[in-house]
Amino acid sequence: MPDQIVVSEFLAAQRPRRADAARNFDALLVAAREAFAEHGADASLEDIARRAGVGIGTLYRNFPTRRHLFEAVYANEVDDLGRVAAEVSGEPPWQALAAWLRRFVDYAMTKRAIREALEGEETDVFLACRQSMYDAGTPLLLRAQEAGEVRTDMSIDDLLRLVSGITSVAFPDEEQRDRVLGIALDGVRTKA
Amino acid sequence: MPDQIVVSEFLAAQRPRRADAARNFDALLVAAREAFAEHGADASLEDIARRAGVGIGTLYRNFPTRRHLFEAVYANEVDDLGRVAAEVSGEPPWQALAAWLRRFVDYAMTKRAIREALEGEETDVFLACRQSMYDAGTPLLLRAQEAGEVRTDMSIDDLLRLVSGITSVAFPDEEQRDRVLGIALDGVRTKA
DNA sequence: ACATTAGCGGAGGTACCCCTCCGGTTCAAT
DNA sequence: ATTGAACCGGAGGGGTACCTCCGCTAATGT
Repeated sequence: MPDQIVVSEFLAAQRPRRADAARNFDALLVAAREAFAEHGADASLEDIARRAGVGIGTLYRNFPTRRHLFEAVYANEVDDLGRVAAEVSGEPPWQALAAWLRRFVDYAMTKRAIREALEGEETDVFLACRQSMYDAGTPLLLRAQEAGEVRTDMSIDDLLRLVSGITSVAFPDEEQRDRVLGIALDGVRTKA
Repeated sequence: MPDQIVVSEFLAAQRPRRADAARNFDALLVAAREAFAEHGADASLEDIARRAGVGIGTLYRNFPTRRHLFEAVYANEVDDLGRVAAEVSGEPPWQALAAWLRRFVDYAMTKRAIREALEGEETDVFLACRQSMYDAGTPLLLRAQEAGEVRTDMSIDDLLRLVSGITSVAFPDEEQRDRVLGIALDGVRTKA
């Protein structure tokens, strides 16, 4: 929980103080999330500016580099994941973990972003975000393992990569995605 | 087994008859496989021609469209999968299925290609290839299910999407990928 | 050996994208 | 209301990719 706040604070510090500038900043983040979700990490920046109803110059002023923009969007998503982890932490061990993972799968943008972030270069922001994700998930995993509900021969890293795989595959319908996720999670649980 | 032959015959029919032309055709396929593996389905065609040591015109003569080229490479991979299915069919039900799936994961090129093929538009060639993949895997799955080793509430489609997810995620080392695949496959097996 | 013709390669037109730069506009503080 | 600073938009230069077209090269069959 402490780390996520750092991430969003980092983002908030970037946000311009003037009203119109702040509006544009937000619009850019929204447009970028959409575009990245659709076309992956190399969506057209000019297209993003267009979607945001903003000149290309404004985009570059706020985010000097494609990576700056991508990282900003990514940080936002990761932040949400941390919040969800806190929300579900009241539930029983296995339910909490499963609920968190299901939310993990739901993030539309994150689908591509997380995959590409897990592979790609190791910027410090990416590392921080990944760490933040791990920090959010680790307690949930540990608790489920201590309760004897999850096999102990796997790490949070294994778990997230497994789930992010399912996340990044296209499914005809979400019902099937959920079924397949359930099957994978059965592999994660200890045999009865 | 019958379908895969159709696929490769389809490909063989495209292959030019003159010696130099056939060489170029093959070089293009090899270069394309590499390029697609590296950069995904929208690798640069000019780069592919360069890698193959061939003019861009030659590429376009053999493959009028990016999709033609992509489909050709893809068909090749799928073809191999069918062959592997035949190879492993002698082993015990579960081992055969698991071995086939592990080979499925190994195809470097296929990693990106299969993912993008599963989502993307439904060309008839893609449909044929997918069908061919299903035809190769279905007997293995059915046999394992009849032997009581695999849960019966999942289809070959579920299975391939699950595995192709793991396929499309980056892992620091192949050992981890194999471990995670093993966990997923544990979810596929019936509980002892 | 030679004619025929399939096949070759790359120049070049078009389109898009990246990113910089700066004249004009709008905010906010007085 | 005024004014200075912050901010805006998009024109434009450089790059790359796509794809067509056609003069040249070399494989094939006799």
